[in-house]
Amino acid sequence: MDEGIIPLDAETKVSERPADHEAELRLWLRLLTCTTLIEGEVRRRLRDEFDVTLPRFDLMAQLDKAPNGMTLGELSQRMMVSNGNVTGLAERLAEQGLLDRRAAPNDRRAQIVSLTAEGRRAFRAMARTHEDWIAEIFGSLGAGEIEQLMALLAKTKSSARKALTERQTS
Amino acid sequence: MDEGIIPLDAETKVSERPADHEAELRLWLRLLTCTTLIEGEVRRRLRDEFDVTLPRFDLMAQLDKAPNGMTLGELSQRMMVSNGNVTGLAERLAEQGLLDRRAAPNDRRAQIVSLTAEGRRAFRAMARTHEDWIAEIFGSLGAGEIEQLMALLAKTKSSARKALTERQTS
DNA sequence: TGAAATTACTTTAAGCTTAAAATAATTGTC
DNA sequence: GACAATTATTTTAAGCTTAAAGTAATTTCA
Repeated sequence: MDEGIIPLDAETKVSERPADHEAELRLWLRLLTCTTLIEGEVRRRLRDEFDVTLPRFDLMAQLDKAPNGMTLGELSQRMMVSNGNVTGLAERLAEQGLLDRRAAPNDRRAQIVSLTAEGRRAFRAMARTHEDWIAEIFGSLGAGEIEQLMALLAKTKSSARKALTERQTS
Repeated sequence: MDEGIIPLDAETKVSERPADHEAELRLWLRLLTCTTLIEGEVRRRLRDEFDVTLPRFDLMAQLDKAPNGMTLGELSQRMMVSNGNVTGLAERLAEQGLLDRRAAPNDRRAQIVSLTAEGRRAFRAMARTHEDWIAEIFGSLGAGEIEQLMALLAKTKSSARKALTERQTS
């Protein structure tokens, strides 16, 4: 590569041109490839078998775990998407009769959404098949490997969150 | 978490339900969460620091590795996105003067795209910073852990590809 | 109390993404 | 050489996604 100019804050410990972080970069690309591959396949199957989009399925999955429903804001946090995104998704699911919206009891700004009976039935049917797909896709991994991956990904997640937080508060 | 008890709906065919694949499902969710978290942060930083979108950065990254350029089809395959998607991205990058399009010598259907000098310069500058971000985000992982993750993700990828292929040919 | 700040949500504009259909050029087959 | 099949790309329609700005309700606190 090229020699690179050392930035002004040379008093910090990174005064030398940092070693290249090729290993981390390749790990990130592999992680991304893996996820993209699987996500694409799941999206395709949901569309082909159930005529549903992945974002709608994800939203329903969150609501299925919350029998009493939750606010759009909570949904947005759990899905890790923007508020406006959830507004639109909920709108379309409500149009389909799969989702119910009601005003929050103590806060007139908020509304609580939950699955309708039909929505719950539809989701449960899809979820069962979906679980089989996932089992199939990860089928070559043994129980021990799954456990290892879980642990390493947990560590990765907390590493990423740490980087996010540190930047946020600096 | 819940302990695998099947809630509600006990009257449905829950009794003959095959072994649950909860471990695989949780692994998939964790993989997705991890990737989404990191991808979102990278997108945010690219936008804030360089005013570029992640898809455009990804496209440029592919072209940077191919000094002689490549066809849109090849780009689409490598990026794992649809052809139409690449058409639009390339269009916008060409408008910005970062990308050059020329007819393929032997095939009048195809066009070969490559980075302009400006595009290459812009990408290299972004890539250096990007690599530092990734190193920071994965900073809590040791070399051994990175190696382990690489291996397990390679296995996961091949497991997923196998599931895709088998379905495709059945 | 009441103004300021915060919170929950919606709207908007721009861009990303896909599947499917359409167009145009090339290749295979007889 | 015809002509069917394939390939490379573009177009279209629908939906997803975000950031930023806007609206309305709630909370904070002097």
